[in-house]
Amino acid sequence: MPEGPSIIILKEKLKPFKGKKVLDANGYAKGFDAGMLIGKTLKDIKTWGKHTLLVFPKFAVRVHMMLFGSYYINSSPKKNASLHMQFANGEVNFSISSIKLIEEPLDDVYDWPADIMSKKWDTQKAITKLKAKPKMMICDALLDQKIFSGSGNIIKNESLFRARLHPESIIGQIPEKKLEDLIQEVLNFSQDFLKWRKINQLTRHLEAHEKNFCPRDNIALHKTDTGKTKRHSYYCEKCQELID
DNA sequence: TAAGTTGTTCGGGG
DNA sequence: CCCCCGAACAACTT
Repeated sequence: MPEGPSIIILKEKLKPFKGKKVLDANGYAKGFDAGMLIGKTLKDIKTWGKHTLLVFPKFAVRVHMMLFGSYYINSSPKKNASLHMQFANGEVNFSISSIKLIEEPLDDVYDWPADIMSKKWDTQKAITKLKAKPKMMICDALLDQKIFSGSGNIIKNESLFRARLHPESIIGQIPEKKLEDLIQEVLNFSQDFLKWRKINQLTRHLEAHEKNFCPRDNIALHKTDTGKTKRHSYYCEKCQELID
């Protein structure tokens, strides 16, 4: 479930619980005592990339669904819930999620302009962060949450395909204009991801991720683990330029 | 049935 | 002290 656009959808689905009191709470997530939520009122729901932030009066709870996690609203996971919250008007469950208490002000903890789903996104800041890592492969940068918060493997592969850039390109060698183009593709694709995910049509619209053939050249796509992150990259050697 | 998956953190070794 | 790497974690689908 967990790339940025999916978290925006989750935020919408949590709206009915805004302003509601937690009647019961439990869960097996380690390092977090769900019982502390009982009797507290959920004031707001914020997001930062893949983080879902349940805002209570004096603290916030950070939910991160990692790689396999998911959520169940007014239904239950087949197995255990990392966090279960019961409200008068329904229940919220997270499975395989990291749950963490945040007691500091959120503005001190989060770099909002780094969130690819946020109106506060700042392209210039992203460019500056990229330039600070000239030897990094661009595929790794696209998974770096400090630079592209909310981006995951799907957004990485699709944005690189759209920008016609090879995943193993070295940041310091890529012209700034090309970096700007890539960032624009990240933003565009993330909005498309959100739109398609809402109507359950994401997979059919993907052009590179988990595909066998390049839709532009109709030749086989490479499927290789790339970069330090060693995640699957799908790319076309013909139309995605390697800049190194 | 076994493998694959939209991810991150931790600790050890060099 | 920094970087690199593997392990660990968990549920569900095909």
